[in-house]
Amino acid sequence: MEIADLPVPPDLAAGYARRGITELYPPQAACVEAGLFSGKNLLVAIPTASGKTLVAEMAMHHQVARGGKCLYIVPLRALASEKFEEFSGKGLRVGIATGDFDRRDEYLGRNDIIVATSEKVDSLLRNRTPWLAEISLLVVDEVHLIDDPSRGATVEMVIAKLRHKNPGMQIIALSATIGNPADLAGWLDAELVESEWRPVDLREGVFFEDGIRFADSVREVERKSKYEDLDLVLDTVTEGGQCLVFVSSRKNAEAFAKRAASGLKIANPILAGYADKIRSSASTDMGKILAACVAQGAAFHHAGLSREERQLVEAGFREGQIKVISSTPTLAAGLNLPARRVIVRDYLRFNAGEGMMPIPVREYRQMAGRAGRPRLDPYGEAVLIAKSEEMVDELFDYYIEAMAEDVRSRCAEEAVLCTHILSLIATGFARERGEVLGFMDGTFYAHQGESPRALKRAVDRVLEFLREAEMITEVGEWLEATEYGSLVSRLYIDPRSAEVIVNAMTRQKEYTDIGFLHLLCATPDMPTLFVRKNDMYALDRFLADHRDELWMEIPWDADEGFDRSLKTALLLADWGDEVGEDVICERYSVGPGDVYGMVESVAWLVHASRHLAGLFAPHLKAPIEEMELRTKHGIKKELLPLIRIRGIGRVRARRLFNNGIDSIEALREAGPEKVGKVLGQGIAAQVFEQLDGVRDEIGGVGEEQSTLSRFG
DNA sequence: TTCCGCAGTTTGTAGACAGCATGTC
DNA sequence: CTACAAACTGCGGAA
Repeated sequence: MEIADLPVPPDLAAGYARRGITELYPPQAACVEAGLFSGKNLLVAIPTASGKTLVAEMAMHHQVARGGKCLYIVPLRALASEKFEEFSGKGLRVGIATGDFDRRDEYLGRNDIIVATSEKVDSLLRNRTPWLAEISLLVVDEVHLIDDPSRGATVEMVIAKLRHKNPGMQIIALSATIGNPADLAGWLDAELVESEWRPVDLREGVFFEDGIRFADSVREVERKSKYEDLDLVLDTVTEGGQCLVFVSSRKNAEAFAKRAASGLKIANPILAGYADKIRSSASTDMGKILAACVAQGAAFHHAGLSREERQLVEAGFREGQIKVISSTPTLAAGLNLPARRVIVRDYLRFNAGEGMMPIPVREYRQMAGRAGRPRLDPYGEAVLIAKSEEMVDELFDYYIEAMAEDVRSRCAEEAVLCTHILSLIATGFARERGEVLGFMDGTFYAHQGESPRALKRAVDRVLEFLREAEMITEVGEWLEATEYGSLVSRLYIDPRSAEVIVNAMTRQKEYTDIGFLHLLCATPDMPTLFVRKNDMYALDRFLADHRDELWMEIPWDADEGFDRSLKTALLLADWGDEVGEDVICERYSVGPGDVYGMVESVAWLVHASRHLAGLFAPHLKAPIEEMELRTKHGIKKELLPLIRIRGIGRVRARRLFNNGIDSIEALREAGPEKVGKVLGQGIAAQVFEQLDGVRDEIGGVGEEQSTLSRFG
């Protein structure tokens, strides 16, 4: 099927033609035949890299040409920016909305295409964003994530809410191959387009002893070492390809990268350049190890890496310099980083409470699908590693020839239901129990015919909880969100977190940093650190001295949840005490990426707490507001006045302070020359430009508005 | 005495969304 | 309560 014959804008078609795309892949053609351009809903269940994005893009351009507006939902921020870049510059106005990264937020609604994470869309719905009613085409990427226990319900509810709001809206759902696509298509009233077709041939096999067994052939692999995984990598690299190795833990990823580095021993100036960049920005041991590996053409990738480290590793691999990345599942679902050979080394993964469990077939497919770069590799290979002859057949049965798992709704799980039911009531989607149940009737859960009684019971328990917490109340025959409930819904925190926070705040008489942080860390919205055996001593010692500063009682026979929140709180307290990132990483055995993630999470909860304090504990508002700034910047109290100025962060503020400049006043007194000596002339000039502006503002606006006057 | 290899024992275990209001080194 | 690999420990033998 020729693109030129399709009802897409000529500019778009011309753009494709310039990139050599003139004809549709078979599954894409199937989408057109299924009614892509005639407003039909579609469920497109085809492998990664077989052109799903193009299908969506054509539909969006077609839609906009007819006066429509499109919303493209993705599960990850990184994916959002990837799609934003991809859709931009092709004649339409494109906007992006994620938690950390709002470009053109204010004018978001003016765009033709808006790319957003599912949580962000949910939040926009809760805040009654008007332009959502104008969406005429909804694209849901990776819709199989509906099955995710913690985040799946959000995807499902967002789809249900938008359909409820915009009955005529076209839906295009993009999915990996799943076991029950017809089921999902049925719920969406969608035509099903299913295919196994791929632009690059994918061979899946199992390695044992000295060869990869494919379904109909064997590929010999030279054994150079005692490590199967290493030999598999060397085999591909000597052939001119790159490898991705998926392993089960960070430690494994690092260990393998070291092994691969000494096995590859590549050395060239470009790699040395990457290694230098990583080394110079890295203050942690992990960063140094990474740099040493990269210098020899290998790297590891997991969530402990800083943004910069991640970017450098990804860039080096894309460029073809880094030959192998060993990775935890970060790379499986995230960015588009294909390699000729994918080695799924660890197909067992630790699950809390269950021990080592085989990873799902869908996840194996996700990783295997990364094999083979379109137009660059002659083929892609996905290899599992067997430990025994019998395992070869087992792995073939369990993964390569297996059906993908069914997707199941996760809506009825009480923990997530809680937040979604509150939002239904707070935004007026449902005004009484019957309407809540009626709305839930339009979900995938109900469509799947899973026990309606279980759902009803769960809904009743949730309503009871929300009523008891006074987040909802009865007004006549209607249910309404209280001010508290509506705030919790808009803040987008788990109602259970809000309860934990509010209960402690109303009981507590004295504010302490560690007490407050510990409280937030004990909340279900906060990710917590793993407690190792040798942490116990330090935690006990801290408790011995500071038990009375905590807001939450710690029973002597506390389970590990308390330890985890305490350890996490201590990390965050260190962060607020300007303890260096390297020291924190070492002390808590985490990477810079973890610190960043935890600071981000707690900053969000501190922010929410400030609003909650405004309602329930006004006396805590001031200290919490102070804490909000301190966590955000990672500074001690004494630097608060200084970071008010644009261009001054934790490092420059500290430098000023140590030079005796501790306030706005002191800055003025010191004058541009002295400040210039401390910070450099350029920045000093910038600072004083602002100081003059600020003075005018204070005069005009008055005490209340000016935070500057309060701190300075 | 020191070093090495081996076998048995202990230890630790993936990821990442959301608010708000603008700018780190 | 599940399972695995890396890190650690202790032992014996060689240098």
